[in-house]
Amino acid sequence: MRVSTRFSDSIHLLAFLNIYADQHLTSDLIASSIETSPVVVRRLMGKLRQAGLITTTPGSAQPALAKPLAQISLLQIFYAVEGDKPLFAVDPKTNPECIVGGNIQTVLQQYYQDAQTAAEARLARTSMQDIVDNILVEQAKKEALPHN
Amino acid sequence: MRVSTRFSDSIHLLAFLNIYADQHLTSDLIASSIETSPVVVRRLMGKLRQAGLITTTPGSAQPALAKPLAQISLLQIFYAVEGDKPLFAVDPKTNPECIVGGNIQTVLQQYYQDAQTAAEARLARTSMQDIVDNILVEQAKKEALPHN
DNA sequence: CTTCCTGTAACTATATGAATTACTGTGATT
DNA sequence: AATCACAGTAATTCATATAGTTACAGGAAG
Repeated sequence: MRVSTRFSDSIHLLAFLNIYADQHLTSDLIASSIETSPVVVRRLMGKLRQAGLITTTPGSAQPALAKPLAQISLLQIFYAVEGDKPLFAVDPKTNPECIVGGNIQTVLQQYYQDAQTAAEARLARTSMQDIVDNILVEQAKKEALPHN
Repeated sequence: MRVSTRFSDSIHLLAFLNIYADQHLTSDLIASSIETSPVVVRRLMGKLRQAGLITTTPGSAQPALAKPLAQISLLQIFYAVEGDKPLFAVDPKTNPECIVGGNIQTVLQQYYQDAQTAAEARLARTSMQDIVDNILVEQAKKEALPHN
């Protein structure tokens, strides 16, 4: 498949709302930063709003973070936009007549869940505050270099 | 995209090679357990052979594990068949003129890598021996139940 | 030399995600 | 209240990753 950039783009979007909070935040402006279409941005905002991470006003360009940066973890964002898809997929259709085919799902389920939980624990430990801080640090590094 | 079951099916395949080592292991037989086509099985075996996990003989149905079960970790299998794809995708195309768009990739890269490494560490800790043991335990549980 | 099988390439079918088009309805401005 | 800017969302199209299928060359084993 085409690999999903929803998670990545959502983090981008939330950082943008914070850093450019003083601007007129239309879906068009946000889309120009992510380099996607305004409709995609509005769809992402829909998911993030449902998850309680942002607030929006129909008809008016004033999306805003619903909580402080430090209280929004990458895991919350991940669940908001990709929450239904496991990281590792178990083949759902195997031959139940076979010792392997009849039991593999049950067995893999546990180990896959363990691995996913390990990754999620990491995502839970990182907040949008960390992301924004790092973005600003990277930007400062660039500006410290001589310009040509 | 359609979600990949290569990893899952490869674990299935390796377990099958061990448990049914005494059978005539044609790609057709293996395919009937995974409920896929023989060509898909041969393609998976190709990857697993390249990764040094199994040995095969062209023209002859005798695939076999290249090492003991305990020395094959889930991580090795994952790399063999999905190794090129990161678990979390960074949107590669964002507006470099923007503070967020110009730095988000660099920042996400680190955090995504951390999360992926955490998951991989888990996969590295589990071997095909664990998988096969668990499959046999599950099977024994079923056989202990009264049959109708 | 015939049969069974692997290894692959080429093609088709299907699923997911993103982009596009189009529309409804809200809010702000005059 | 009329108009304009914009959010929200459905429906469609387009692109791409995977799996399934067909086809065939070549090895193994009787």
